[in-house]
Amino acid sequence: MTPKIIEGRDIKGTKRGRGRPAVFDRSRALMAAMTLFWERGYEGTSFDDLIAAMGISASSFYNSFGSKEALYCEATKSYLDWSGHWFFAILNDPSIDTRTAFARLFESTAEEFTRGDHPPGCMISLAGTHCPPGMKHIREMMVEHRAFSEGAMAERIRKGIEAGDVPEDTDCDMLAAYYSAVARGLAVQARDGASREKLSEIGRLAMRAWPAGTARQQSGPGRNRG
Amino acid sequence: MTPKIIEGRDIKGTKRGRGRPAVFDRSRALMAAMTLFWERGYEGTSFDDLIAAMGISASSFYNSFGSKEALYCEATKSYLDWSGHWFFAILNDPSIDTRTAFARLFESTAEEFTRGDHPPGCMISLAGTHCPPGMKHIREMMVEHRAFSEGAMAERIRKGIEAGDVPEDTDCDMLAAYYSAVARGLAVQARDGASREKLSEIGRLAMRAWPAGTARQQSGPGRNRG
DNA sequence: GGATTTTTGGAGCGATGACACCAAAAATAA
DNA sequence: TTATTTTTGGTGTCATCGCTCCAAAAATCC
Repeated sequence: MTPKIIEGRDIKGTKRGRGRPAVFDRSRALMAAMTLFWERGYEGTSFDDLIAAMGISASSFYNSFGSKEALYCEATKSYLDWSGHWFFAILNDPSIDTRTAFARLFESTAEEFTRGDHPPGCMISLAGTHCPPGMKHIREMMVEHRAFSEGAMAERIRKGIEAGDVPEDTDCDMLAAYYSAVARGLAVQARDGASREKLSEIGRLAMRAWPAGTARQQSGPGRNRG
Repeated sequence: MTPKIIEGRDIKGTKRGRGRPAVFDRSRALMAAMTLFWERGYEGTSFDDLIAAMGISASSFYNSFGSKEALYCEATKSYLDWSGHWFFAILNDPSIDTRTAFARLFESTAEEFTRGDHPPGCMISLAGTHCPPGMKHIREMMVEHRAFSEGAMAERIRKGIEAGDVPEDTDCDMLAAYYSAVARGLAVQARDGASREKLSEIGRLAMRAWPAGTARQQSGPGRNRG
C-alpha cells in the first residue's frame, strides 16, 4: 500500500496534527461518494459500493465520515456548494435583468445536467421523493433544499419587481414554483437521456410563460437600487 | 382465519377452477402493493412491508405474484390503467381543441396528484431515475413509460396541427417534452406537499408557453377531420 | 525515547431482505 | 371415495447491509 507521505504534511500538502496520516484524499473520496449517490440514489448505493469507489476501508470510512447517512449529508452539501456556485452567480448577476437571469439559469441547467464529467441530471431535484418512513430525515432535508432554491428564485423575482423589470402584479412565489417545477422536470429528462439541446429548448419554451407586459421598465439590466 | 368461502366461487364471486381457494382478494392486495410502492418507491418497499400491507403470507405472495419485481411491474400496469384512463380521456376528447386539452390535462393532474385516497404525486414520473445497475430492467421500464406519455402528447399536438388549431411551425416533440417536464415537476411539487391550488396555478403558468399565433383555425373545438 | 493521538487492516456481527421448501389444507374432477 | 390441483402456514436459507471492534502502524508532542 506504500503510503506516500511527505514529512509533516498529508497528501494534499496541508499541515497535520499528530496521529497516523490518512492514506487517502478526503475530498477526493467525498467526490467519489457524491458521484455514486448522484447516479444511484441513497438507497441504491451500498456501503460496499461506497468504500470501493472511495478506495478506502470500512474502518477509514467510519473514522472519517461517521455513517452512510452522514456521508450523504456531506456529499449533498458538497453538491450544493458546487451547483450553488453557478446557480447564484446567474441569479444574482447585477448586470442582467430578471428575465435574462432566468433564461440563463435554464441555459446553464441544460449544460450542467448533461456534462460528461459527472452523472446527468441533479442530485437534489428528485431525491427523497418516494422513500420509506425510516428515511424521514433525509426526505425532509431534500424537501428543504428544494424549497430553498425555489425561495431564492422567488426572491429574485421580487427584486425584479422592485427594480421595475417584472410586472408588479406578478405572483412571485407562484412563478418561482413554476420555474422550480420546470427545473425538476429537466432533471427527469436528463436522467432519461435527453440531449443538451432538448433541455435547452425546453428551457426556452418555459421562458415563454414569463409574465408579459406592464413592468415599469420593460427590459435592460436591472438597477437593483432597492 | 375462517376463510369465508361460498360454494364454488371465490371471494369476489367469480367461478374458480379446482384447488384450494385463495383467502385474499388478489386485486385488493395488488392495490395495497401499488399504494406502498407509490409512497415508498421500489427500493424503499421491503418484502415484509408488502406482505403486511397486502395481508398475505410469503407463500401466498410468491404463489400469486412471483417476485417483488414482478409485483412491481404488475402494480405499475395497474397504475397506468388507472391514470391512463383520465389522461387519454382528456387527451383524446374530440370535443375540445388541443390547447384546451392540455389545459385540462394539467387541471386534472393537479387534482389527481393531491387526492386524499392515494399517495400524492405520481408513481411513474420520478421512478427509476437514480438507481443501481441491478435495477436496469426497472429503470428502462420506467423510462419507456415516461417516453410513452410524452409521445402521446406529441401525437396530440400533431393532430392539432392537422386540425388547424396549432400553428404549423410548432415543434411537436419539443412542446410535448416541455409539457412532459412540467408534469414531472408537478410530481416533485406534489411529493413535497404542494397544494392542489399551487399545482393548478403552475399548470396555468405552463400553459402561457403555448405557441402563439398563426394556426389556421385560432380556437374552438378541433374537427379531427384527418 | 516514550507517551499520545490518529488512522489502518482485517475480521466479525446482528439485522434485514428476498426468497425457497414442504407438508397440510381445501377445493374440484373423476 | 380417491385423485388431483392449488393455496396456505411455517420454517429455513443465503446473501447483503450497515456497522463495530481491536490491535497494529505511523505520525507528533514532550
